[in-house]
Amino acid sequence: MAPGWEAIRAEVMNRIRSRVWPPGGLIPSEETLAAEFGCARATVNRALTELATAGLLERKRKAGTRVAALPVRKATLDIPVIRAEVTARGQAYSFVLMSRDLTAPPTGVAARLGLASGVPLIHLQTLHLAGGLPQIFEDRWLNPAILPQHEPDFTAISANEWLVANIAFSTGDIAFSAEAASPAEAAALSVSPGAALFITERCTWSAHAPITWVRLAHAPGYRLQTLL
Amino acid sequence: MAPGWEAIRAEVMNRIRSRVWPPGGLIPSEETLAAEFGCARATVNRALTELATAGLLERKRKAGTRVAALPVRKATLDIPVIRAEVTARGQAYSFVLMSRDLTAPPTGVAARLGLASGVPLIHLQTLHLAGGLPQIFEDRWLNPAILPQHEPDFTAISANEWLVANIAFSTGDIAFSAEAASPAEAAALSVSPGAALFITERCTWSAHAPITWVRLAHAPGYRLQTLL
DNA sequence: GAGTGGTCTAGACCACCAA
DNA sequence: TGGTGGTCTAGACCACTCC
Repeated sequence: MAPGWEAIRAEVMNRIRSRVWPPGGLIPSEETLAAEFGCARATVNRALTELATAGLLERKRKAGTRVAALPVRKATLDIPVIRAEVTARGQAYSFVLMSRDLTAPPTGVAARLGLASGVPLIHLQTLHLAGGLPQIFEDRWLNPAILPQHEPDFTAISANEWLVANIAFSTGDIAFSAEAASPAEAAALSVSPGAALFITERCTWSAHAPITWVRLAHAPGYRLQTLL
Repeated sequence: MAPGWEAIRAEVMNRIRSRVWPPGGLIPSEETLAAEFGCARATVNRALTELATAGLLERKRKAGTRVAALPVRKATLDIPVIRAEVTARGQAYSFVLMSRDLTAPPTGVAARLGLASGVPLIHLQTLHLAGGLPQIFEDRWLNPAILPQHEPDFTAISANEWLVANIAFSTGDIAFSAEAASPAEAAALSVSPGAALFITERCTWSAHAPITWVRLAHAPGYRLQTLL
């Protein structure tokens, strides 16, 4: 008699697909639906909340719930640690720290981190290898203020893994793009300059202090893949 | 006295970050936490369920709740309809259907869709423009079996929008990569051949029939961005 | 002001599964 | 088999926002 919230979600999806509730249209209130389905309002709420999170419904207090006119598909990407990504493919992982400096970053990087330009940051350039072949060229700027007094040995543990293990839980943003390989990137990755590279750019902050800005240039052939 | 579920989520995140609850470690049961926080178990459940969905916790009946050993960052991408993406930037959207054929797709495409090679599909090539400038070159293979008897006029409505409006609720996958512009893509997008292009490749199915395979080549400068 | 969604409660039953 | 998470209920209060 009383369907579960997943059954209600399925039924609502059916009514949207079959145009019983057309795009942009108002659907009955939670209370009405609860009466129709013979369940508690909280159960209807659980189903509708999930559909709203998925982008199929738009909900507003007092205004009610509408079917999204243009349903925005949402895809969830997993951003694994590089080592895990490589070993999951059955390849041996290694990395080489190519350079370490303490210097002021380009103004663009400083701006993205919310720092005044001129503040020196630790600049690390690292090459990640899979099965001995260059896989990712990493260009990272790291806020020295978040490091312990004795700086970790980034030739022994990659900055990424040290951060994951020691500075967990940051907010930030991530962007993906395609760019032509710069001479430095081309040399590091053993490709010709101008080759199309997949670029991942990440920027992370802890509570109030910026942590790191990092740009990963992936060797040709890289694909970022997920279920829709 | 009784914190909301978001406050509980924040507190749990703090305990994970501060290693009060170390990676891989078991955390107290919902009942215990509810008593500690002075709220109902359902409220704790709401918070923990969300953190599990986000990949920070792993929950199993009887076994309890553990802090994820390797916190896999998850990023949620919005995949908007192209028109919405362009108009959201305040630019005028238009598109041009450059070609339409009924022919057998390359074996790679047929395989991805789970079709025998040799089955003819509708092949559409479309150029999407923003403010009159080429933005995306779309190469699409469409299963004619899912179309109504009278094929929609894809010069009037883009295939993407027709599908969203008429074949809702499909599953599928999506992949992103960087590739050098082919001569055809270079000509359509007004870039030099070999330029680095951001590629989106999507494959969708309805209940049992394949729907479409589509490859979008984005003009240089495109960035796919999201919060982490 | 009134209707709607957002959240919380105290309790309950069930499904799962490690011990 | 007992402990744990997953879900549901009936009711309640609040926050928002449209009218």
